[in-house]
Amino acid sequence: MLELRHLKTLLALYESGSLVAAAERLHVTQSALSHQIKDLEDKISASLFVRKSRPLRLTTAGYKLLHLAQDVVPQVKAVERELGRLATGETGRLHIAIECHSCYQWLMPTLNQYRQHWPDVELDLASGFNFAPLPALCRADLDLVVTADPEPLDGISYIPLFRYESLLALPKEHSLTKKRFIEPQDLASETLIIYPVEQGRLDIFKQFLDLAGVEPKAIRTSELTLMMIQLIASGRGVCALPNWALTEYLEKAYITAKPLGKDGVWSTLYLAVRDDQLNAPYMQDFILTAKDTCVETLQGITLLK
Amino acid sequence: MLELRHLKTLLALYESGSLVAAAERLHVTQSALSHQIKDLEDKISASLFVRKSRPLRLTTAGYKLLHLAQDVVPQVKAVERELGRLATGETGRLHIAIECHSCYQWLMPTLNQYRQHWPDVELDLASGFNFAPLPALCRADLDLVVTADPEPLDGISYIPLFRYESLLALPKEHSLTKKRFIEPQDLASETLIIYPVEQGRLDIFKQFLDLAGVEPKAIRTSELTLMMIQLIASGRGVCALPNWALTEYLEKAYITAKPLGKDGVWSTLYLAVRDDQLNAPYMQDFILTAKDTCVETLQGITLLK
DNA sequence: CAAAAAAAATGAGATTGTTTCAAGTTTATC
DNA sequence: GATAAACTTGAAACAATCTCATTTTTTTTG
Repeated sequence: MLELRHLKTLLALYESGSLVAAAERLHVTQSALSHQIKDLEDKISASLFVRKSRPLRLTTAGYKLLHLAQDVVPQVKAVERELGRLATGETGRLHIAIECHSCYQWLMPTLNQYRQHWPDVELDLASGFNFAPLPALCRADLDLVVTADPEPLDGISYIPLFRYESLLALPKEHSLTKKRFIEPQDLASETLIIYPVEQGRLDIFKQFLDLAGVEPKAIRTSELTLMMIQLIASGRGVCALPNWALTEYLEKAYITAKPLGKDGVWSTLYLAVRDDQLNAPYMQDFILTAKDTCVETLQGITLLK
Repeated sequence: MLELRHLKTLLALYESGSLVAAAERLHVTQSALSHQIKDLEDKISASLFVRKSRPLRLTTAGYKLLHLAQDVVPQVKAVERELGRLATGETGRLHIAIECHSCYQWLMPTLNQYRQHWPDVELDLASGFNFAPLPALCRADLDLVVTADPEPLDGISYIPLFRYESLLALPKEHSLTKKRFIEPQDLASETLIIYPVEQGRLDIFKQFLDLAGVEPKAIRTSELTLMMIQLIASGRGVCALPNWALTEYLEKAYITAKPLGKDGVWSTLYLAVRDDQLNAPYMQDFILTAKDTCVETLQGITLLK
């Protein structure tokens, strides 16, 4: 019944002091306004302003509406502007999930830098083990997924960030440290520590053990990389981790690490993005920032050969 | 562009979780809503909710609009309800002006009692000497005028409150106190104290002196009744005042008073009301309250004969 | 105070926007 | 993979809002 149009009219009427002026302001004819006001007055069965008076005076009803308009119209305009910026990609939402659980090294600097450039983009970072981020990305529950397993999905693009090698982390004095590289059957007598996800999603199974049909002696899980390192250092298992996630601990000589197989197990880390957001400026800039940060963060690390 | 309709739709959509349910809530077909949303989405060039999901999920743009709606729609509804009450006369504005400057005796009790019954009516009481309240009433600057001079005006009705007699207040030992009543020429040698208004609006001129073509020796003005009484008591003039305004001072024997002419000068005090407000419940009740209070307040007073 | 100018109201027709109906498509469910 | 429910789409009916042309009212000015 009551519409924003009416409130805008009240504002224009009050601020300009006459129908003619208000009509000009609103880019309609004076007749249109006259009709509009008459209709509104009929609907609320009260007049809105005293006609025989210049500048025009509002009635009680008119003032009530004016006050409402003064409250509401600016709010609405603000949201309209925000929607405009949303549509042109000047701002947006960036709900991120990481499938790779040692990404904080380069993701945190990325987010910090990005936040400065895009203070209005709604940033959120989720990392859980028990949900599939890619379907959530399709459903628009998420906007960006960091993953090493790109599944071909409709409307999803994958942007490669960098290649990395999965290394087997071992206690310093372990017998396998004598070998130049690890062979699948070496693990048949070891306890393998993994993140609590299905084995099919782990490089060490997909690209190494499964190919040789070997299973480790035992499997235990841990959610935290630091915890894994401690378990390894105390001889309670071994673990495959990305080279860059190990650098810190290798340099401090807490543990050692060896390639998996003669050529090593290599993967690529991707950013998965929905196509409808791919070209938005705020998304493109995130991708660039992430790539830059990866290069910076990773260039100094020890890459075992 | 954006309209309240759209905001209401967003609310219904969010609260009901589906187009069908929202359509039912809004009493339109689901098709109408579909069109409406599509139009809106085209206009803001962004989608509002993710379709492939039940219950439906809003996008960032959708949420922005939802939050706006949650803010704005209740405000608008509140004002609509208020306008409804205004229209039916359940509430309103009562800006009152008094032309008669000794009315507080009965007006204050009236206002106090009225306020309890109509807490939402916007009460205001103005009393100035230098403006004409009746034109202001016509212009809707005022809603009610207490006056003893009803001018026939279009759209104004006068409700008689009570009749009163104008008495000439005199010092206790004045020579005129020996007379049963005052004659016009008695005043030719007296200083007359009046409220600072044009003489044409005062009973003592209109109904007494002017008829006889007599002018007082001198005229001085005072804005306060109490001040007038003091001037009179100290022998510095005489003054015509309504009987009920004098009661208190006569009883305390500060002054005396005599009728003007053999039959006295009588007037009627009226409430002037614009016709468009006359039948509003809040106005009718004010009129009744005022009449009652007048009867109560005035019944105990000494009416000189 | 009357004439002129400005402002506002009015009515009819044109235009635009909104709704419904009917039929299609997609998505969810068993 | 069939069925039902939810949603989309296009065309036509319907309703609203606007403009144009004109009249009425109010204000200004000579």
